[in-house]
Amino acid sequence: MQSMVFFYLETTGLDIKRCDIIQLAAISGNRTFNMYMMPQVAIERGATALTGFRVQNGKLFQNGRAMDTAILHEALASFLDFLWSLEQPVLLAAHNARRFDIPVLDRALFRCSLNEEFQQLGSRFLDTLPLSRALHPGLGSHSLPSLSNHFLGRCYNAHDALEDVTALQELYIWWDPDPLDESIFSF
DNA sequence: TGCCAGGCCCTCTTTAGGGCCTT
Repeated sequence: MQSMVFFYLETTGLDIKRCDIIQLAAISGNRTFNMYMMPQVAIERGATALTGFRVQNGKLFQNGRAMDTAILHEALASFLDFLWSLEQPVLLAAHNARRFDIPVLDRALFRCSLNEEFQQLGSRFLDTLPLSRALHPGLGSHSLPSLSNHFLGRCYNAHDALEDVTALQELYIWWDPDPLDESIFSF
């Protein structure tokens, strides 16, 4: 029996070759993971506007509240510990995972020389964005807030990684996709 | 000063362009 893990990143921007991870959150059943990291590159203005993250005097703030941060290596090592603590194998799911979350996470793992340890997990990935488009082709928008609003009937605090993964897990449970559909969008 | 990515998908397409999705 595999563990389904929904994960999300808040980053300094959209350029996957340059951005740093600020927040990494994951949820599997009722087990959650959530850590904040001090970015090494400037947070783009647009990212601050959306996420509320700002660095001031060497400290990370979210919407004016000082956050406890770890260095990137510590946070990623803790994330790997979290994944190892789950029933194996692990299926890691994120919204637009293939184009955004996975390349950003890959690059961060490589920078911290943790990529080989991550590969030992043998995790597979699932991108819920193309899955959503395949399951619900008539929908105008497949952004996570739109999907949450449409299927769960509520808005939530988008652009906080823990809120995002919680919504994504609820959405996935609601969808209850056919295992075949799930496998088509896994890699 | 002002702006800053990128790859997939769709269509009024394929000798292209624009919208979507992520921060």
